[in-house]
Amino acid sequence: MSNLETLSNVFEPELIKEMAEFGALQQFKEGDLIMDYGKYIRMMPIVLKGTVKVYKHDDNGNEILLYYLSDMESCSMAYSCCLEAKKSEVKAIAEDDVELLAIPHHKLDEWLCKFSSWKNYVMRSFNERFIELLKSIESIAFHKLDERLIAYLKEKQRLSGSSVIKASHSTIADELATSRVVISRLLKQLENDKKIILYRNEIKLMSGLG
Amino acid sequence: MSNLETLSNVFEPELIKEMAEFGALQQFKEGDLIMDYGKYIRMMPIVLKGTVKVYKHDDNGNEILLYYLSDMESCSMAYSCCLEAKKSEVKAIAEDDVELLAIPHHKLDEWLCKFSSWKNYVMRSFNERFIELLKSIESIAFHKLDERLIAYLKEKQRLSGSSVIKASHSTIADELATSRVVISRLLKQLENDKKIILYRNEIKLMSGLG
DNA sequence: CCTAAACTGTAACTTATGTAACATAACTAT
DNA sequence: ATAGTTATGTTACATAAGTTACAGTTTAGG
Repeated sequence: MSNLETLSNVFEPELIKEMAEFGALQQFKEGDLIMDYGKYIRMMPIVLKGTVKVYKHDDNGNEILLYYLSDMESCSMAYSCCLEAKKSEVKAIAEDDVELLAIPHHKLDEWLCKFSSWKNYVMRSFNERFIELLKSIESIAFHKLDERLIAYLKEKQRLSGSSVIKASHSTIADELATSRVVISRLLKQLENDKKIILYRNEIKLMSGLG
Repeated sequence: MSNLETLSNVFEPELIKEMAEFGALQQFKEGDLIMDYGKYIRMMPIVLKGTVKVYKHDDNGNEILLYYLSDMESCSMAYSCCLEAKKSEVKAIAEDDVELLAIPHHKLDEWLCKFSSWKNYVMRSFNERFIELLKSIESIAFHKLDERLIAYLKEKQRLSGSSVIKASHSTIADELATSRVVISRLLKQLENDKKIILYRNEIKLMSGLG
């Protein structure tokens, strides 16, 4: 498993061996539902390949993108949830083709004291996820939609490595929890400002973007 | 230390003994700054008495209340931060008179494998804090200010046990990251709807509130 | 090829929120 | 008591964002 080799940069050999033995490799295609609201969590996922989008919703059908998970990242909420058999507060969707290593919950606990590299990884993950959530709060609470839109486009650029973003206006609107018309309006403004160029299902980011 | 006795409902006796030996009791008065942005975190606090307000800011002077910590709760961000000697992303203020037990970082780590009650507590705390942050995001992203204001008032009621909230309009505005005029306007509307009664520095919640 | 669906552009309007300005009331300290 | 400070009420206006409606364009599927 070539993707498993990435793990060796982070974890000690014995842990890798246990991971290969007890972890389950899972494949997802673009758009696949990896985790849904209210489902019980029994595994902790580590992203080996691709990007995962994590969402939060409320009871009135609103939904917003919280953050992305990519190489070697994992959702710490899954960790603390599955130790206590809690239901998921979030939804996870494959942004592109995704490969996960799913660790069963009893191993999470066992490894914590057995492998210090695991404990460090878990704690670092917790911290990263907190910081992502705080960034999300900062974005929503303090920035207007045009700034959030720019940040969103740049994050997509960073993750995909391409300055051509493939997404429809209505997809973007959904992820920023607003309406398509509003996004079209702001995108058109950005285009008028020569910061982007709009095509159907594609947005080309120019160097002048923030 | 009578407040330390609360701990015995959660932790095993040997751990309590170590807590008493290595933990530091800290007292704060209403309004005291317990933790500030950018400071290094060396201890993990457990709230023994009172209520702590936790804030997030950005570089432009904006600030917003994230959540409250009360009896036996602790800030998990402190935990994952101080294991890696990170700087604080948040600020903490004493809402009233507060007593904390501060656990030095090397003990956090040591206890994790030594006392299962500690590990469970830490994991539960992580999970609770994630859920609080998600609630905060839900509130900001999906609810209008009038609903957020009502939720804010009811949370204050819950924590203080009193239906008379002591706070000025401008304090409330600061915590909800808006302006005083807006809060005054909304409060006046709530008063007209017979949901609250306004006094100077006090707001009385009526039974008709959401 | 043709139709339905998806995507985008745009106008007109409403509403929530932010901002500035100012008046009055209540409390505090000397 | 008086002066200064803090808290509140209120008006008027600006702007961001949400909503509805509709037209034109591109794509996908039969």
